[in-house]
Amino acid sequence: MPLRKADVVREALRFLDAEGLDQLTMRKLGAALNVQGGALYRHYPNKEALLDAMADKIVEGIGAPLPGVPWPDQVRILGKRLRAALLSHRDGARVVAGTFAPGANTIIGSDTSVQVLCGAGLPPAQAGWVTFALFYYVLGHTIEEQAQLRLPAGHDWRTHTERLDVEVSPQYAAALDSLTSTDPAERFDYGLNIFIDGLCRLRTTLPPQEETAGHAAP
Amino acid sequence: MPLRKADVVREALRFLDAEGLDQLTMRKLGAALNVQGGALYRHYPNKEALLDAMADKIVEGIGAPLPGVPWPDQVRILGKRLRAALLSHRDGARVVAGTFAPGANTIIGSDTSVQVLCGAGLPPAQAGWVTFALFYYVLGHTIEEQAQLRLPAGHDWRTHTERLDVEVSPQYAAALDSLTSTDPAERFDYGLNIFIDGLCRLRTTLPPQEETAGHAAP
DNA sequence: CGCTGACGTGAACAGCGTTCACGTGAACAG
DNA sequence: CTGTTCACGTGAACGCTGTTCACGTCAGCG
Repeated sequence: MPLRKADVVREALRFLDAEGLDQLTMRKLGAALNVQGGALYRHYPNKEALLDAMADKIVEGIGAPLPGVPWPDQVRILGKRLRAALLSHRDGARVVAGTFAPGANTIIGSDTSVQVLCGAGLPPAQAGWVTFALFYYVLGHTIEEQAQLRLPAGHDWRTHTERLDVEVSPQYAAALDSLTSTDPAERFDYGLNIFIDGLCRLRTTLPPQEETAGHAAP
Repeated sequence: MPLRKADVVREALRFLDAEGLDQLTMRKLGAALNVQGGALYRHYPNKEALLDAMADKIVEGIGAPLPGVPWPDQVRILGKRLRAALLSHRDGARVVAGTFAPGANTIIGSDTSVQVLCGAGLPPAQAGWVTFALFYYVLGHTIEEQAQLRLPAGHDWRTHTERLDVEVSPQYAAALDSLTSTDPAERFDYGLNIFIDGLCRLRTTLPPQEETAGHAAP
């Protein structure tokens, strides 16, 4: 039974969960598939293509149909879906962030987001900008979240600020403490809500013809 | 005249501008300094430490004192400062994003941001979260901005969506078109304003004791 | 049966970050 | 001035990486 592309990417994601992105090597992945490293090039032209396929598998289902709730809640759902998808595999956020060429599932997901925002009254161009902004936020937050997950225990911010001789304000110290002591999901929701609130406020200040424009071209 | 740490990082940034991050190699950087590659390890324990130093040099000045304007404008200035700093060197955003240990200038910058937000009435913890959210947005936006900068000419989104057989909505197509046709600075400001608007709205809904706490510590 | 083509092998190549025994030359002590 | 020290740089190596390629091997098909 020969290897298929799907087998390779499935085992690659299993290896990712077990060993992490830094350990993911063509030779090691080959060994996990009882195959020589070079054999993988029969299925993917290079490692980047394999990582792209992994990234697209990670974000699978992100653009699934949304429940019929008000659009701010739909945006919230999209953001949470993306975060959950990235968290579902070790280093998932880093894998997706390293992808340059968007895969099918990424396209479907951002298409969904653009349509939600257009339905909310945004022009398509701005809907695209907002979609990417949301994407950056989720990606950045989750990368840091997963980085903190695999940190040596007593290695928090004080290790840095003491070595560098910078004076930090008491507020900053408190802020850094809260980064390690509070639930990441709470921090995530907080930032997401700020962004969505900004969107709501934007919509109320849109020129009226944008609000009611269904018949004319913008 | 022996090499100093500052010489190494200065030449590294020059090399970065000339050749890009992918070409930055210990051997090549050594050659640019008329030195063998291994000699650099007398000054930096490894490449990551050198990249950290480069990143901190790139974001230098980001936390400089702010003009006495309303706090939303101060936040806007901080965001624009960061973007400008990242854009000032080729692949600057990628270099900074790859840094895990924050350098002195990064700390000073985020401290400034936290203090501005605390002055606006946010609790320190939330000020920290917001600071990081802002950081993610600027970083993500600028990474993509710089990636698009060095793209082969006729290589836009249609190359991908045609190869993958995904159906995209006309709104999505329009959104993607606008990503390549509009000024990146305009897109950046748009997202930044949404975020700041969300912050303003958040502040108006803060519990009163947070609002009126001006007589205690600022 | 004979052929074809996909799949895997194992060795190689160039390049990477990193290390190390070894020179070398300036700075400093007596 | 001499002797020592030590930071700096050399050049070769190590182990690892992604990637390539000539070569087997074997299933499927005319």
